[in-house]
Amino acid sequence: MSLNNTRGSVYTYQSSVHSSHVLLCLNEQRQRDVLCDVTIVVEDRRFRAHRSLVAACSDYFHSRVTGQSEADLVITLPTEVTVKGFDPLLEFAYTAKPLLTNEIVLEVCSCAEILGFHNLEKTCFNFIIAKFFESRTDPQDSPRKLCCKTKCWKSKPQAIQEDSLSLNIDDVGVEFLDYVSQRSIVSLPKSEKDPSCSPNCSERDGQADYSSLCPKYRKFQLACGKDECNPSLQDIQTQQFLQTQNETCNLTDGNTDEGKGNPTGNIDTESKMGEHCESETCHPCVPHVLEDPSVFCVLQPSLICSQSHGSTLNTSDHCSLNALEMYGVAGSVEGSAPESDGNEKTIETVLPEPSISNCGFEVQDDNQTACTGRSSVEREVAEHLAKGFWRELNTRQEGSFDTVPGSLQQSSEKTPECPWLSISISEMYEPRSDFAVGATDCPFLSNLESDGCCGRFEEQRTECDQGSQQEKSPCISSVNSGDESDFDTEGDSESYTRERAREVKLPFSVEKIASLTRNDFQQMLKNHNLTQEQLDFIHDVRRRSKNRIAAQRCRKRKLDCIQNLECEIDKLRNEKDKLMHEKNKLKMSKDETWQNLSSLYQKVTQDSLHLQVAVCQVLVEGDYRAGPGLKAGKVGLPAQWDHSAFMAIDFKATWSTVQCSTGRKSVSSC
DNA sequence: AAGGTATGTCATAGA
DNA sequence: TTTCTATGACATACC
Repeated sequence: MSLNNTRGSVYTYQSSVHSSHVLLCLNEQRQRDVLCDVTIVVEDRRFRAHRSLVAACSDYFHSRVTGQSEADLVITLPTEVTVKGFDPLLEFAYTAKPLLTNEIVLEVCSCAEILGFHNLEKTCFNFIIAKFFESRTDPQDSPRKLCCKTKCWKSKPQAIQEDSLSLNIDDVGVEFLDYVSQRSIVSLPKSEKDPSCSPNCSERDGQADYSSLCPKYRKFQLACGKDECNPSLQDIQTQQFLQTQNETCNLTDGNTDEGKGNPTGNIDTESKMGEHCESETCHPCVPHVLEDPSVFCVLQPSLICSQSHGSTLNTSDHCSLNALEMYGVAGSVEGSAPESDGNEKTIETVLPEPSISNCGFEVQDDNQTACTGRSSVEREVAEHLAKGFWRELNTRQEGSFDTVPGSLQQSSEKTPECPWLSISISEMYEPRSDFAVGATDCPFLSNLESDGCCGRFEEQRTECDQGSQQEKSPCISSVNSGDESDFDTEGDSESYTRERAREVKLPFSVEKIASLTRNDFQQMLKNHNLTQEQLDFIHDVRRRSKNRIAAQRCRKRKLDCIQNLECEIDKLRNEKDKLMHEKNKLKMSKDETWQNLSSLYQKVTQDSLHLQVAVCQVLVEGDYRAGPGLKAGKVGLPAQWDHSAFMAIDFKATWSTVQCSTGRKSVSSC
């Protein structure tokens, strides 16, 4: 789209829709008055247009056009509609490229309202009005869909990117594109029709086009591929997450004070996300005040951190992990960032790194990559174990672990379970050079000092024990249970595994077996002199653990697939309804055409009969010398009959017929 | 008690 | 060959 201001600055957003040949062709046709079937009269000017297009763009035209069968419909617009306001609207309808200046924007806005030019978004006008009439721009004044914006940051021209104003213009552009894609009667390629919020902008960059599928199905399709560091998958996952957040977000602007969060300290991640949202600008990961990606990248973790600081680990935190998993985001329970005081007591749930990349900022932390470069499966194992960790904590607290000197000693010395819970947020986003220092204990932490972590974790546990949310806390529930019989199947299995681990005198923790990478795992086996029984047990544990996670993934995929298929079915049903409707319309049209043809045929045959009768009269009267010189008019034929038509008649045949049927009598009696 | 659901495990195929 | 992953099938616990 283009925006002109009085100073002559022109900001251009060349939309993909605009590039559509179809629209261009239509516009050309309009200018050449080809196939135009409606005349729109505004004040003293007449505009030619295609009625189906204007009907698709405007409620007013839709109501005026519907049911009108005149070949050339003339619509006179209300006097409130001016040429000044209507002209750009019509232009926009054909080009998706309105030309607005501050002199006409109000008029265009008013005309759009009168004519029901839906989706000429309020946001657009709000922005434009604000832009033209205010000295400064407050981003909060123009509610935006940041998730859309971030996508377009990626794809828009560089020139636009560099213009701070263009960010806002872009938003407007997105709205326009949405409008066009929704309203255009022409069928555009998917990639062109969905320029904004599609969770898979990256797909338009040459990847498989799943855009016709439901989001979940896209996710499934992509999930079927390798998801390791697959940006598109991450995008999709995150987009789904954001979408869901978007749906659940109904908080009003101005309540983003993280400190207010929750007086009980029971911070729910979803609520926290909501706190980042505005009523119309719902984006959980991008604070709306931030325009600068780099600022965002630094601030985002801290924003989330700040909400979690001081909160105890509780069910909400725990659940938020599940919520993240539900969204298909490989979220993880993270230990607190090692801040300067080193006394962090919180376990925080943070958005995973994909949310960053999804926001349009290519933030690539090598160390992070190194850390998260583990397979998604491994991460999932870690998460899974993190969840199960509370149970283990309970077990240990109840003393069951105290009977395993080796294990206990190791956990106090090396804290094998703790570190991988403790990837700090700052580490996720800030390069660290000490990666792999002391990393052998944790494939996912690798860069925290175990002691500090463990110390913090003990504190967390203490807080957990003392917390007011005991009934909700996973660890407290375990504490309260205090009974091995309270274990579910998994617990039973785990306790059995631990029992076995004790029996075989396993020199390291069970969790380690499952969470280590293949290489690390094999290295560890090499480092220990293990008996066959131990080896069998270890491999069994590892196999079962991996398979457990795999089964969970598999089931999740299945569910997704079912949902996607249901979604597909709905879509196909809608399509079928539409096609049936179309078919009925075409059938009616065909019937109408057939009727017209019939009446025409009847008319023609009637005239032909008249002609034959006239000819026969001539012939019967003995003037059978019809030749080229005979004029239709001389025998009383209808005036519209010309010579060629008359000469086309087979006079001989006609004459014979007449002779036969009349016995050479006058045909006037026929 | 029966049926549905969730989860873990095993067997197997394929990468 | 070994390991990993996905998935069908089965068992078990729970509601």
